[in-house]
Amino acid sequence: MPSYNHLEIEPKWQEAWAEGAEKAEGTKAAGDPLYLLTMFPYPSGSGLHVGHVESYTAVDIVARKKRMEGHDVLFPMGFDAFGLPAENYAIKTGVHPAETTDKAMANFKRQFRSLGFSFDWSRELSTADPAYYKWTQWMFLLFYKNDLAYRAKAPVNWCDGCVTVLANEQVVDGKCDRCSTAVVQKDLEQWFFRITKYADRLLAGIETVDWPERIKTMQRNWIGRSEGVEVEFRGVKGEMVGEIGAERVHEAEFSIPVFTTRIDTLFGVSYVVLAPEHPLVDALTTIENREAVVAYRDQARKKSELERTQLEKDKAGVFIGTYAKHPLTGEEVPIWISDYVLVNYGTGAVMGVPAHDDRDFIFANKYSLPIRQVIAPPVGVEHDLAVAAYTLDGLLVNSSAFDGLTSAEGKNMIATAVESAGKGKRVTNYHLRDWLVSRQRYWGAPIPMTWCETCGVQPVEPSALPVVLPRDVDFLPTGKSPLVNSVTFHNVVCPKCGGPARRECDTMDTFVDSSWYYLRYVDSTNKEVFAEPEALKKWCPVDLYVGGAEHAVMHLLYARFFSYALHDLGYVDFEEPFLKLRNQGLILGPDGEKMSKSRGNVVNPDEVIEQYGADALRLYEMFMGPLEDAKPWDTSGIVGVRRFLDKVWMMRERVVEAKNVDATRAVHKTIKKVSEDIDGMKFNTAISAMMICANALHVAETIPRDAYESFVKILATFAPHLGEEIWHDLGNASSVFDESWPTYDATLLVDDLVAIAVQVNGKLRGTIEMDPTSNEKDVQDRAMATENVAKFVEGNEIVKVIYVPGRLINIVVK
RNA sequence: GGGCGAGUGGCGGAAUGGUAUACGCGCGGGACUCAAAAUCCCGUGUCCGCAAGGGCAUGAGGGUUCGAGUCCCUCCUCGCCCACCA
Repeated sequence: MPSYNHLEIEPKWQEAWAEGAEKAEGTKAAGDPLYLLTMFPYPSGSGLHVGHVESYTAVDIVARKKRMEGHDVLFPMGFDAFGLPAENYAIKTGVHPAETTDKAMANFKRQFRSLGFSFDWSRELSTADPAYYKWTQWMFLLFYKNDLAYRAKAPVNWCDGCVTVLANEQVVDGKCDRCSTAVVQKDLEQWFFRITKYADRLLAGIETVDWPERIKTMQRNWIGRSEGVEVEFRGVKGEMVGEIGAERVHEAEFSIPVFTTRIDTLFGVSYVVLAPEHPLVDALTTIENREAVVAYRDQARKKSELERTQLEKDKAGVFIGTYAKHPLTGEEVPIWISDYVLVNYGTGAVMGVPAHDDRDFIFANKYSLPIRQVIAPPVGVEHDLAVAAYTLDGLLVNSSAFDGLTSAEGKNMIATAVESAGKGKRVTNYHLRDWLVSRQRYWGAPIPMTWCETCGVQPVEPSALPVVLPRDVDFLPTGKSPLVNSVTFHNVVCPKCGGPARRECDTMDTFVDSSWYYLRYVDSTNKEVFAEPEALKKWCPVDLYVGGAEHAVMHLLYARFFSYALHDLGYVDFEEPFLKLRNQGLILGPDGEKMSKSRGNVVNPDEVIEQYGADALRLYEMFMGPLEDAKPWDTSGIVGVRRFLDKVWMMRERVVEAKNVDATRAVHKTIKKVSEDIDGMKFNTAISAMMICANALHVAETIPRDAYESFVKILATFAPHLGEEIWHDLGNASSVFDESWPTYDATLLVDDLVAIAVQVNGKLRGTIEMDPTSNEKDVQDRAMATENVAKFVEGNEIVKVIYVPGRLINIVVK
């Protein structure tokens, strides 16, 4: 059998490596530290996915190469261990999440080991470990003290399926990201992180990092900065009934601020719309219209976010019976409410300009409100306002003194006019909202706050951390945190007055845990601080971060917020946490569909390792295609890489101490190509290059020992077990990974003869073998001497000749 | 509706503006074998041709260039993301 026994050699080397386990700081004193990181997994009960294998293998290859090049490499692994699946499993079966999670983590570690990943296990962490979440809670307190964490009552997203509130980022298409239940809005008092304070810097920072453009765009859109003017519609008149605070209001002057990015269309306003939830609605609605307004508002409130957005095109509303004054003309404009205006963006009110906004156009037509043109399309552009709104820039018309200006000029001058009239100001708005971090669930880090009857909410003293998650709870979700009914948890005194107090029962969003884990790895066992400043300085920020694109606006944005905040508070000396980011593409099932249990197209890495070996699996996943592309799994493809590995294995029997220039040359070319491809993370073409080399060595009479050893060194980063096995079989006593990365001799990269393509008028008519340093005339003479070339040139005039040295000659004839 | 990608053999895919289809899978033929598996060798875009060779091919159509899968314009299809943000 010309085949190596992976069942024997893989476990053998895994055991040997475990003894001299991989450490970030060790044999290589050279320094130049590199921090390579993959997104840590949630320890799911179903174990490692082939998608994990892809990203971890990719970074493992880079880590091994960089170590061999003399770098100190930090390549850690841990577990994002808090989360809903384990808790939901507990609800169903009664098995405690801690138990489920411990079991899953043990299984993951077994699988990691069976794949030969060179993680530094001395730094392992789990976010569910009190020694870890002590510092998550510490960060919460730090943010609280610095006004970056606060409690507020606000309309929040509520999921009835998960029985908890959700962050904005966890609502997808109006549905819960996790269970797809339609999300409803509730007014609740919750804990928030003030991420909006960093909106501008998070936006600017994106420009400084080496991330996929796609992810950068998504973050820019999510932050959603837009510049405009907040302008006031004052002098709201009419008969007022309503209450503001406890006071009954009869006649008063109110002002409605609206936000617009199109202040150039100010003279086209024909009405103002408030969101149904707008606080002024109660105070402004007249008696005659009250019934209709209240009915409309109740109906809007009952709709889920999903229903409200699905009825996108249908714009309905109610006139509240009152008028406001236009800020510049003083003209009276009617005030409406409609749920096409969002209460939590801008001021919760907009000015209606039907001629130049699609939504206002629909609304105005429905209720026969005036459509007044104030922007004329540029010359040569036809537009019919009877059919649709004109929403592009143009020239101002019907705008009093501003007529004739371009939209850009108009924006500027009207903004200035509004400002000098004291009726408004230029403002910047963001789509980004503060991050809602409290959850009414069990399996997370408790929020380190207490409630005292006399002192109100008080932070736990940092010295009293961690606030340990109690075990005596009932998991069944009730809409309140399961911690509420714990007997042991609430036995606490107020940190301020010493009187009786209760603990905060909500836990933190698990994205809080994962927002800073990369900082903990640099000093993961420290009991005094989350990490020593020297350790942070040595390793951070992360040089290379690899993970899935699904975290674009969640984990990756939150983690950036954390590092900016910690930077400002003096704990880290950098702002951007991840200098270079790459996303691995999805590995699809053999049917080309996303792998899922329900579809039954899930590939289990354990089975592939059993049948083909870990090295073959690693190599195959790297060979499938570009790291960032989605690629379908094809089991028959693995046999190709396994054949390649067997071929390399069998070659060791033909190794000799003699020289063989052709073989050496093939290896040196491969060293160059593979070195460049690993640095560029083009693993598929690196493997292709190694296959080409193996095919060359395969037909070579003999294989010089030094060339073969170099080849084994580079292959070992991809196939560590086989690499180590061959290395020892060749008589070497130490590990192949203690070797230096091979270098190539540039003089060996050039062949004595190269094939030069001969074209006539750009069409290939033959190839000739020439010395690559030949001059143009020699090449042309040889080309012309070729029968087939002569045939096409003959009888024509040679207009010009293009010669690309060593590659191609093109004879242009007429 | 907006934004960003991508369309290359039977399949996964390769190609600093310079020999399109590398590498691998699959398939066909051969060697070895009593036979099979494994392995090895040869072939494999398409059409015409015995061959030499030639025509046509990188979603479609134009353009720039000595030369275009690659650059530019128009269009088609697919994927992903965002989506009443005023």
